[in-house]
Amino acid sequence: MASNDKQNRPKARLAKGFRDVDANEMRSLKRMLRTIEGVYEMYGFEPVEQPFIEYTEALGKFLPDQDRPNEGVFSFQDDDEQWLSLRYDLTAPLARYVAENQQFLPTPFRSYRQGWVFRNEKPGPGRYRQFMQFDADTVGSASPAADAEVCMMAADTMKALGIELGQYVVRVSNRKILDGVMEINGLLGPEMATKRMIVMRAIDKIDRLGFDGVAQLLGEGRKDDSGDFTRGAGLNDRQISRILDITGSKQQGTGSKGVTNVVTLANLEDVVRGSPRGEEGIAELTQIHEIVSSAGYENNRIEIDPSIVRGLEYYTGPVFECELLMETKDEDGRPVRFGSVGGGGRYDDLVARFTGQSVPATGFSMGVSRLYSALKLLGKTEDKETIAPVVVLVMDKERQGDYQKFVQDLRKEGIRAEMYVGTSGMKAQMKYADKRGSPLVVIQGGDEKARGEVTLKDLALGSQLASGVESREEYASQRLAQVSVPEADLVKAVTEMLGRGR
RNA sequence: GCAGCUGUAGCUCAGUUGGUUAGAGCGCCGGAUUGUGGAUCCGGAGGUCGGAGGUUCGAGACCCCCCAGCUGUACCA
Repeated sequence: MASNDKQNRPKARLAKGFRDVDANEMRSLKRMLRTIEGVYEMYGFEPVEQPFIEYTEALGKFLPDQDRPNEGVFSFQDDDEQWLSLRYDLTAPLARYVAENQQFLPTPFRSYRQGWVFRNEKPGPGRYRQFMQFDADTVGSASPAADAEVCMMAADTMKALGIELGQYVVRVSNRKILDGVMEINGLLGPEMATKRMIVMRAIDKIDRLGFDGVAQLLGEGRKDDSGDFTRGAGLNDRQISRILDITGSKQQGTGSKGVTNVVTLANLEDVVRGSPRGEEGIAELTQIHEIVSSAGYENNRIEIDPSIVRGLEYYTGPVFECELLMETKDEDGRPVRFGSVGGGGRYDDLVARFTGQSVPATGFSMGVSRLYSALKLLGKTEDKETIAPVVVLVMDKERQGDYQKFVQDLRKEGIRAEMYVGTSGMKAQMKYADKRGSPLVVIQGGDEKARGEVTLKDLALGSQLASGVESREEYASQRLAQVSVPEADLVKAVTEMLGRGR
């Protein structure tokens, strides 16, 4: 069984881009998920659980001109040689679900789902190849009311997680506005698709690269600090400035700060004048604005921001992004900006891939893993709420039945408890309890048994007292922080001791 | 993919201009304490110096190639 051949032993190491989740994180992560779920349930969305794996064709991820799946998605072939893939988001599987079950589902269909998704990409700081999303979608409604609702729900989620007003904002824009500007710029045809993608990605980078960087990417290209050159869209100056104008629509003259959504919308009118598609986009944004503002969501919570485009191709109308605004320090004391923790938008053509008929849909995806690490850095995760179990030591192997009885009595009172199930001596059992973080141990050896008592030792208090001890004699002579009580009072005494420690 | 940086004990790292037998702290195991974790003291295990070649009397260190990791950047449906 065990290999003694050192050469052939596998190295115990985590696969690149993946991570283990320990008990503490697991608990607070679950708490966070319950909070989000509570908000979504309140809005009337229904839970749906779906598999991690779908047919690759259902995800739509084959490499162009090849019968092999796209790099970037984890894939393998089934017995029958069909390609299967791990899902890379929750939206594509939802589209499959709706297309497959359309006849049974109410329209509009409002659902939410949470789970792991996988991307076979280069991992980076805070970027993993497996991460969790929490997704909510309304399928079958073309109304901007559905978009507005999703935005409000995102804002409510932030609030429910303890993030204060002003520390987050949901930004909204509309792809149709960009389409309008593309139209004006003569970038509309299918042969311009690549250029349009470059333009969208460039705008998406505006918070990182600034105006100049984006302008370079729209023109010839940009060389970054590492000396790497990124080819640009090759637009002329006039086209570039028209596109950058969109992102500036939030400004109201120089030096103005809080710009209302109304002003932004008015500015946008000028940018897309002459493009019906652009004007349609503004009309939709206007409706969204009216709905959210009459529901009490002002632009400090839901803000129209034309610089939001989202990199994904499939969005057809409104797009959203939820951003955390505060800064904090990481473990090394460096400032961290959280940025986007979720996003979404309208994707009217996704279901049509399967059914041939266009089904309007809109949705929002929270990046759970990212949101979690943000909350953790902000100290909003409530670690350590669960206290470790009381450990009952096995002093006499013949009496494990008695020890189990202790443990069961404690459990009946709702106290986490366990009997030591290892095979080592008392010293090792104490170490075990210590490493475990147990609040106290229960000891009943021959001495206690003879007196009809149990000894309780408060580990935290003992540790505290021991740090003042200087000599070995002093240390050994004391039995710190322990008391003996009648066996019948075990549960009562443990309860008291636990209560004191809080 | 491109670029830069880094690979020495389980972890974090030191290792002089190339010079005997490669070190420290933490962790781990054992003892002081055969019924006591946490303080203190003593002892111990643990290393193909990322891999292969080369220069040299001599390489952990210098050169070349490869591999891995990190960071940035690109891609991210």
